[in-house]
Amino acid sequence: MNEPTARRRDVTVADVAREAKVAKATAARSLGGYGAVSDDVRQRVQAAAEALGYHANGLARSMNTGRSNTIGVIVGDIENPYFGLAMRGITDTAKAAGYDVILANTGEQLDAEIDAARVFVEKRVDGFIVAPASFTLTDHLSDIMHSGRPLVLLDRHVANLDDVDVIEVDNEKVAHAAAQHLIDRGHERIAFITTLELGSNPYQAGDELGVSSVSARVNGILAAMNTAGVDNSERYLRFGANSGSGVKGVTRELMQLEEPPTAIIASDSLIAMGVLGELRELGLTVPDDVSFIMFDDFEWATLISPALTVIAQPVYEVGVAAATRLIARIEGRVTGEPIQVFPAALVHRKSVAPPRVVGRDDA
Amino acid sequence: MNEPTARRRDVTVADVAREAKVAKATAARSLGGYGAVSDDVRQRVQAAAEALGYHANGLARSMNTGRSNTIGVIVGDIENPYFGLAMRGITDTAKAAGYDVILANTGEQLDAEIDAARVFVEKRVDGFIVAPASFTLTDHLSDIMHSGRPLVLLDRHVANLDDVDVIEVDNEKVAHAAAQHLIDRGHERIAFITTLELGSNPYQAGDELGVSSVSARVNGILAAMNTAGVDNSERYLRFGANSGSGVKGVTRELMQLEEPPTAIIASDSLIAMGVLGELRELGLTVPDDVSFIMFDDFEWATLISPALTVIAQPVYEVGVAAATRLIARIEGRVTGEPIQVFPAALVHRKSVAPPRVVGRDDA
DNA sequence: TTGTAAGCGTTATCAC
DNA sequence: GTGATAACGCTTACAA
Repeated sequence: MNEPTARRRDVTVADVAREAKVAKATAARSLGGYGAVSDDVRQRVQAAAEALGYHANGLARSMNTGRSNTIGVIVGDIENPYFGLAMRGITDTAKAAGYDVILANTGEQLDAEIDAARVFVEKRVDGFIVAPASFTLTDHLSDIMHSGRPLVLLDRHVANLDDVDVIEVDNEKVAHAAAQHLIDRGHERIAFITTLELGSNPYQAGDELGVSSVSARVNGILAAMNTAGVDNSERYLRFGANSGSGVKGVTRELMQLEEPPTAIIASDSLIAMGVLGELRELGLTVPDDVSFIMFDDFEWATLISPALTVIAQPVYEVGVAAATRLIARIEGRVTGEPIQVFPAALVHRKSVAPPRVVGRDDA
Repeated sequence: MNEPTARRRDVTVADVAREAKVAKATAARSLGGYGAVSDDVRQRVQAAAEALGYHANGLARSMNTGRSNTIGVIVGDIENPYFGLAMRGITDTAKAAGYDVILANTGEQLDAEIDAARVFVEKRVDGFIVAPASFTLTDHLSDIMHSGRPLVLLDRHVANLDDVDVIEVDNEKVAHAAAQHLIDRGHERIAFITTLELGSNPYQAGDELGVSSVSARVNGILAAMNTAGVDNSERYLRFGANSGSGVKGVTRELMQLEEPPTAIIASDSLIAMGVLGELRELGLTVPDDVSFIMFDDFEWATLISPALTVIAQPVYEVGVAAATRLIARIEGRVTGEPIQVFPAALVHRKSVAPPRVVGRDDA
């Protein structure tokens, strides 16, 4: 610990230049690694910088270059392992390309998202990755695009925003497959639980807070039900179940209906834990009393008994793709289609069985 | 979408001032909300700013004020739900106090941590929260402190860094309790598995990459074993088991020993999943064939059968405390003790039982 | 209250 | 190659 204790004012290029007895511009060229500098000067400057404990001021640098080498990421809930894993995909990719990451957590609140977008613009991030909280209220997103900063949407797309990059999975298709799987086992009363709100959809009027991934899943489920000739199937859809007690309350309410669902699809792993916990609380077992499918696949899903039938998404890859795409945009390289849809897969395990009482026409 | 499409150069205070027909400084005062401005001018400036689509340049602002309203967070693995939850505590607290958060993920690699520290200093963050990857290699951390920026250590402390703030849990105590619990059930062969390396400890020579939380846990376990008269107990300690197949390999190796452990303690939930998965693979059941305890408590631990006996840490609160403490330092308010130790609790569930063959002296 | 002018620490431009 | 000097967009004296 011999370094000179740098106090008060930071050491600047001017200080280094003086110490190395060269002009400020020369020192700057050497330190910044641009322009041409003689070996002799380079060494003197290097020595002076080290002696003084020089640290470049990134703010000043960014101010002239106009680039901050930073990307802003705005997600709904970093506690959700889905976003944790996607975030690792993003940070891994960003770091490899020389970018830093600023993170904002919105709690899926639109105003927090708007706020974060403004702050990030003020911080002059080079680009944005956003998992938008609303399908329709996207003025702040179009502001971002108008500001000339690249924007990549993660996990969800929005209405009325042309040519925006989107990285998402084929929610409708896989949700349809999941519902079909349940229908094939004889289920007609299938519940779907999410903490988010329903997006633009024929089945709801005020859709201001909706999210596309949710409406896609709902559409997939309802389409399958419809084809199977089941009607009034939307009665088991539950939105806005905030994590924790909210999910448990919704689960209880559902299972106490006169005609409770015979199968439940949970929209993410956090919800799944709440649902499964409450089912156990209610003395109900999976899949004997109720079948169960969850979105996302983490190893604990295979450790539970019964092992959970899940919808596996390439989460890390989605993060990587979002960051890759964003950085390509930032650096002026446009690659591939703006909308990139990853497949998700229904992984059959043991949490789905024919319903208890009716319709035991096993396929 | 009527906003004028701001192109090329950003709108500056000068532009707004010209539009509002006032001096640059006046417009700046009004926009920045400092100094005194007449209502008349305030309105004209406001109107001009909106018309032009002005967005403050935070970089320029930070450059004069010397403050960026940003805190840098450096963690080992954001994918680990522990850090995900702690991160939420940090971001929630930071946002409430008007701070943004920059995140760096090191993969527990020291060089990545050093790099991140340098970059964050260059970005002029107001303070640091770091979960250090090494107990002893901390020059970059003392550099941070010498630069005059507050630093709070999260989850782990380090050697040779005086007066640094630390927020951690009482790992040694709770690890001792966990081991004692196993010993009371008759276990003498207790394994401990972590992805990290062992910190400064009498039981290892080269401790450069060690982490204090790990050595504290090891010390707690070995102390309990020692008191119980068990020797050579360190033979079941496993460090540096990288997540995924690494953990599984270590688990297999342990269970294939001539004298395999009769109990396993996993150092976090990610490791626990790997261990439990491999145990099942090996056809071993918990707790009949081997007892099991994991650090961290997430709801899936209660959904598994048997429900997992765990060591519950106040993770979110640790994040909140770290951010709170850091912000207090940044703002010149020094509150409480530099080292804050939170309690952790052993939560008894069903994954611990007496060992199969020997020592069935149940307490 | 408002205006003028001088910084903040870089990079960029243009001579030499 | 190297050295002056002007930006970058804001805040902060200091006057008026």
